[in-house]
Amino acid sequence: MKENNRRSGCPVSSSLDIWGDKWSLLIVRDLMYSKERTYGELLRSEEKIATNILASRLSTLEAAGIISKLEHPESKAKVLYRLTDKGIDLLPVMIEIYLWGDKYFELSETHKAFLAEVKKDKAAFLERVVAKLRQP
Amino acid sequence: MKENNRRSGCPVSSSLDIWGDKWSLLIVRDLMYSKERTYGELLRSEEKIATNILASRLSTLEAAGIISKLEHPESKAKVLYRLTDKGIDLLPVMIEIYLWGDKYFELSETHKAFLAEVKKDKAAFLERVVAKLRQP
DNA sequence: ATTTCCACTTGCATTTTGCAAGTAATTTTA
DNA sequence: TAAAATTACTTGCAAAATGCAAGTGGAAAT
Repeated sequence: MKENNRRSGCPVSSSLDIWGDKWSLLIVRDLMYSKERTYGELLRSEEKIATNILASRLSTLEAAGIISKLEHPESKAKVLYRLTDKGIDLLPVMIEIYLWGDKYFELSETHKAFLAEVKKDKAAFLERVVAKLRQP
Repeated sequence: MKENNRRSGCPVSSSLDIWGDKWSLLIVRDLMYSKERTYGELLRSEEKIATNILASRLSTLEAAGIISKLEHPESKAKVLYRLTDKGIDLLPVMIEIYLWGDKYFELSETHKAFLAEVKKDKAAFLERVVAKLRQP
């Protein structure tokens, strides 16, 4: 499962080739908040992604090994999406984006509370979330 | 200079609204490597951005307060671009992207050497680069 | 004075995005 | 148990963004 068609050998450029668009990291964000989500749950998230774009991004992210599909334990009509270890490894990137956003945007109380926790002890926060995401 | 038209109140989404595309962070990367670059230098960088896209991204990044334009000390025909403090604050995001890329892509010796330095002492590396970028 | 350099802009074809409406397989409801 | 609703998508088409190549206008070099 190799990544090719890279614009250059730069890891930033190669990363952006996979998830450098307006939507992919929002899907990753949602899967960091809740560990597992159905297609419909992802579709209903705040930013209102179009259904064809969601399908397209899920497919790209799965092909890149960042997310994986699972059977829903209660219904064959539903599908669960979840971060792989490679996807979970994006958490530090996500945290730094949050911290940058914290500095330069007006945030809701919910986000402020979330970020207070991150800032209190970044490493501990990371470990806690990673542990949650990895649990079966 | 307020940011509006945000898709949602989420700082990740708002960040992506500004620099969530395949090119913006590559411009930021170039400006982290060399502190100041002319339009032509940015144009000639490895990933071969199209000239109209470069102009468009520079304009968006400037409007967002991430980069600024400076007079070239030796020529009125040239323009220098440089990161603002807001742009320099993207360095932690960039570092984490590099580290993710280090784990999941094949890197050149140059990038490996660069990342060895980052991994040896992340905080020290950050401080060193920030100091360099801030100098007049 | 003329050519070259530099930072862009413009025009147009191609690709990606976004919206709305379908579809096929389940699951729920009457 | 047949019909209706849910779920995860796909399809078709218009609108927007991207990419390429060829300008353009001012500054610098020859």
